[in-house]
Amino acid sequence: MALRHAVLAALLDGELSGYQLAKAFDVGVANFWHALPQQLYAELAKLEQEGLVAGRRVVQETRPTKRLFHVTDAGLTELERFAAAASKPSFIRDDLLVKVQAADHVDAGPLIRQVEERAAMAEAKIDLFRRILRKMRGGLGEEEFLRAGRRVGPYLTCLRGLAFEEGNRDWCLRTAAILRERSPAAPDGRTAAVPGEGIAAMPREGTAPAPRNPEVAHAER
Amino acid sequence: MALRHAVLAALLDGELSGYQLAKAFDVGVANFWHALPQQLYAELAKLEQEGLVAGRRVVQETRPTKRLFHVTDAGLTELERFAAAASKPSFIRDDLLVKVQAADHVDAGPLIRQVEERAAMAEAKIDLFRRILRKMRGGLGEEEFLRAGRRVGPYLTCLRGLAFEEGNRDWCLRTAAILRERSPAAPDGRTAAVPGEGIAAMPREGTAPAPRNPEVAHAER
DNA sequence: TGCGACATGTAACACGTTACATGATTGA
DNA sequence: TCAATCATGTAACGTGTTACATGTCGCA
Repeated sequence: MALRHAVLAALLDGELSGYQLAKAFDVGVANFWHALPQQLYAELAKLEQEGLVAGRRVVQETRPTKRLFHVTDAGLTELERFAAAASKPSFIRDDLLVKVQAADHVDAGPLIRQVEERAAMAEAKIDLFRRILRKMRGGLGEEEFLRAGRRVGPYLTCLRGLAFEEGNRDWCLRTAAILRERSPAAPDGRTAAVPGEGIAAMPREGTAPAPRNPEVAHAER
Repeated sequence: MALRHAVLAALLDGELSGYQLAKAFDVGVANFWHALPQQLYAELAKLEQEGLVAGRRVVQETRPTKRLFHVTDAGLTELERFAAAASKPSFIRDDLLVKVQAADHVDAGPLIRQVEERAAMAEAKIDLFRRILRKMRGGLGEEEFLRAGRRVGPYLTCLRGLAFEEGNRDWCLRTAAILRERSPAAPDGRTAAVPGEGIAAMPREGTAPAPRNPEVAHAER
């Protein structure tokens, strides 16, 4: 139940239409949450029903009529409540990491290509985030802005997004280099996978005296 | 539809029971995917029905009987297919970032506490990941292991997890410091929120000549 | 003439989370 | 004796994703 709060937080910087929100929550600039347009239109409708946001119809000359939403007092109260409640830990969930986990058992060619593609995407986001940050702090230096600027929330989340993408890029480049080096085959060609034997997955150290498995009998199926 | 592939990838390092898988996918060590036990038991059942994994019943002396699963040939083929298909981009989705985005409008006290708590959690994961990495590479140095080791997939994903948590910790510590400095109030007490006026959210630069909003009339509601 | 941006949704489905349910063994 | 670990699930619910639906305007 945090999409609603993400929407409220995004609307703190002024009125936005569903369409504008959708852009902000889209691939490009979602540094603190991501959502599809459909989710946002649905959530805005719910939030309006509950009185947490209010919309204002704006008729335009050339463009379709739109509705600009802003946070109500009740909405602010709800955000306040949410901010004070405990946060749940966040997890990585990434297709590409699943593939790299299996790297020793699958064709390296397509994997390397995907990792490099991801590095390029990260680079593009890094550029974007840097531009956004520059714009947000105006003429000021970063330290100065963070000390004295009026609104630092979005700046801080953007910094997290920037660091995340830098980490992404660095890891992707290194991973690609390693996988390439380990693939004797063509620069982007296919490779024979090295089977490799079983190392117990994710050993948790310091957790009790390793329960030696007392296997006695085993019937298949 | 990637949980199934995450399960297949996790089972590449040898047979695991549902319970063991659940631990690997749990908070502690989920460097490439996260899932709850219920999801895993359900997914294992589906995967077995489809013949992508096979289970072997193991009767134990003192512990309840368990089933150890391994990837079948069909499962490997499916993983191979998955690895070659395009990956979807991954997004951040984090409660805490939503709260920081709203930092200028909510009580700073609880927020700071949460950010610091998160930093400590990140630190704990960093320690864990470092121990796991050391164990995986055995006596070898990192570069050496990555060049010549048998199975580097899990090592690489763990490196990503490590970098992610380091980024998390650094950002949390810096953010906490900044929020503290901006809060004139007690070290962990409550603070008057500075209202701050609207800066347009997430400006996308270089995107066409900024469509000046030709608002003409506006009726409320 | 056709494509992309603007602007807003509905419906079906897949996926993830929370709550519930059971039962033996080991160590504090 | 109480909590944690081992071991496996079901059911209900909430959230996210994919596909579909509609219509205008400006630009190439």
